[in-house]
Parts: sequence; structure tokens; C-alpha cells
Amino acid sequence: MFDETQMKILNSTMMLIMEKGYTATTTKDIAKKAGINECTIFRKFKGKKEIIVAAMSLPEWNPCLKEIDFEYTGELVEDLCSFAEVYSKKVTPKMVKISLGLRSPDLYEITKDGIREIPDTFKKVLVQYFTEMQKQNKIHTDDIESLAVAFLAINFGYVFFKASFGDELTELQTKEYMESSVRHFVNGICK
Amino acid sequence: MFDETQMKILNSTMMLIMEKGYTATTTKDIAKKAGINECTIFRKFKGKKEIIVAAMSLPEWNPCLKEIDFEYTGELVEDLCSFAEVYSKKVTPKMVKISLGLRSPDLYEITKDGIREIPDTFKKVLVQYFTEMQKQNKIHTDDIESLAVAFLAINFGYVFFKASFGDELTELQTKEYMESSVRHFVNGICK
DNA sequence: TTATAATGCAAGCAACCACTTGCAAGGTAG
DNA sequence: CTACCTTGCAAGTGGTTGCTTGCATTATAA
Repeated sequence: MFDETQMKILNSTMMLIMEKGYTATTTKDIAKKAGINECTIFRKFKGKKEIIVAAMSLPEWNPCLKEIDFEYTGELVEDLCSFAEVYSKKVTPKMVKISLGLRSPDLYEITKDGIREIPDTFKKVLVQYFTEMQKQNKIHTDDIESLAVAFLAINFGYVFFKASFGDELTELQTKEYMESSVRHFVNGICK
Repeated sequence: MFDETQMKILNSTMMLIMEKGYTATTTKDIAKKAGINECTIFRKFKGKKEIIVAAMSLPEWNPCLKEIDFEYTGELVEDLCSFAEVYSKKVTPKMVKISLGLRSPDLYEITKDGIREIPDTFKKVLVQYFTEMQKQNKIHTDDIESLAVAFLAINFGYVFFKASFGDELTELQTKEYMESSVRHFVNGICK
């Protein structure tokens, strides 16, 4: 698919975009980071934009979250922990930084669908799951949509904070937070 | 503080940053949007960066969230709804777009403190509140930190989604979501 | 050895960037 | 009227951007 030089370019580009964003990342930066000459970039890719398109085709730089990735048994805490784990494996701080770095007017058309796909898929799975659990009389709610968005937000918010502030906002680690937040989510906090 | 021309520049700049981000926003863009000549910008402000600094001093473009903004009575649902409302009044999709647009290497030093201050303050208030509620034996939890981060994430996640996708991810409106998510958060979903 | 392909190197392209300058036009205040 | 202040206008600054080109060097394969 891609030769060694191309991979160096792809990885260097995405790392720089994580740090500085697409517009602020220059082809000179990329060449320097990749340890190659700038003109080689344009021998390997048509232009700067094409590097992004190519990188997005790699699972390494584009977390394809599919409905099929989520499995469940019917036990609430177990299932939601499992969902949270699948989500956190794909949507890492690295990926969040990438998707923030790709926010640029001239990339919008290329990236928008891919970026919305992830929360969209996760929400769809959650709505489906909660609907099923309600049918089985395992949960009580009058608003499945809110429930799904809230659980999505609990998971996304955490990884966004880690991506933005590292451990400075909270030193909680992923597993710790996931288990605790799921437990609170299921059982509530009111005595 | 700022004359009419300066205000036109400040508002136009921030609106463009909302749309395209700082690096992709040029001084020509700003002048065009403000309906003035480009050189006027540099007669009014020292440079592009200074426009941001000036704008950040306006409450209109910088939501100062202070601990004192949050009041509570001791009734869980009521208090958390009130917290969520205060948060949503300050941290609007517009503000989130701004803070995303300001992510640029050469603005980092200027903006980082202001950006972290908001989640920081909200988290601090929540930790304080939950600690108090635990003392009063009104909640059961062994992990107040997770609780605070989860509630913060529930509120931030929603506004981030609205900022990024409008109504395309969910058509839920703020009040609806707030009330529902707080109710679930307090009472849990398990039967 | 010879042919081919990949890369480095240096120079340079037009376009655009933030920013500057000199001058004329216009309004306002004394 | 005069003096001043603000702004527009047009031109231009040096620097950077994405991207190109011609040529020398190296490695690989026939």
C-alpha cells in the first residue's frame, strides 16, 4: 500500500497535526520530522491535503468504530463497562488530538463525515441497547435519547480532557474512571 | 475601553476564529468582515495576536466562570440542575468553538490558562459540593473525583457535540437534556 | 556492466502572509 | 479657518507557504 518513505511522511504529518494543527503544520516541518527532503513529499503525494487523505485510510490514524464492535450480555454494569472499554480503545487522546488538529476550512469536506461517524455509531449502539433493556424491564427511563447522549458524553468528555490537559485536570486513569462512572450511572448517587 | 472601530475588529476576528480557527484567519479576512481597511487593524492593535488578547478581556468572548457563581440548597436534583444551568449559560457552543479555534502553537502560552480555568473551576465546585453532601449523608459514593469528572463530562460533552455537529447528532435541547441527565445521574437507571 | 528507480540537494516559483508607509479625504473641535 | 484626528487607499516590505525543476548520488536488479 505505502512504502517506507511514504509511511514516514504519513506518521510525521499526523504527529505534527496532533501538536500544531493542520494549517500550522508546514511541509518543511513534515520533511524535517520525517528525516527526508521536502521535495520527496511531493514526489510521493500529490499535495499536502493528499497526505491527510492517505493517512485517514490507515486504521492507525482513523478509528473505525463499527456497531459490530459492541457486544452485550444483558447485565447492565458489565455491558456498559464493556462499551466504555471498546470506546476508549478506539477513541484515545491521540485520536481526539488528531480530530481537533484536522479542523481546518480546506479539510472540512474531507474529514467531516469521518469525524461525526464515531459519536454517531456509539450513540446508535447505546440507543439500541437501552431500548432493548427497557423492553426487558431492566431499566427505568422516559428518555432514552438523553440517556445515550449522557453516557456518550461521560466517555467522550473524559478522553477530551485527557487530550487537552493531560493529567492536570484529573489524575484519574481510564479504567478507574470507567468503572466508577458506569457504577454511578447505573445505580445513581442518591441515598 | 475600546472604540467602535476596535469593537468591529474584535467581533469580526472572533467570529472568523469560530469558523476557521486562528491560523487560517487572515488580517485581510478580518478587515473585510469588519468593513474596514486592513491597515486600520494595525493602527488599532499592535498585531494579530494582540487582537486575541484584547478580545479575551471581554466577557463577551471569555466566559469567566467563578466559584461564587454556583449556589446550592442541599437538594440534589435542584442543585445539580442549577449547576448545569450556570455552566450552560457561560459555556455555550459559541464559546467552545472559540476555544477550539484558538488552539494554535503561537497562542498556546496566552490562552492555555484561560481555557483550563473553566473545567477546573466547575470540577472544584463539584468536588466541594459532593464532599459536603457525603458529610450530610445524602449520597453514597466511594469516589468523589470520578463523580465530579463524570458530571463535568456530561455537561461539557453535550455542548461540545452541539458546537461540532449542531443538531445532527441529537436534536435534544439544552433544558431537556440537562433535566433528564441530572435525574438519571442522581437516581440511576437500574430497576 | 548497465539500466532503472528512489532520493538528496539547491535553487527558484508565484502566491500569500503579517505588517508598514505616505498621502489624501473627511469629520470634529477650537 | 485652522488644527487635529481618524480612516481609506494604494503600494510595498521581507518572510513564508505549498510546490516544482534539473542535476548529482546511491542502491538495486538485469
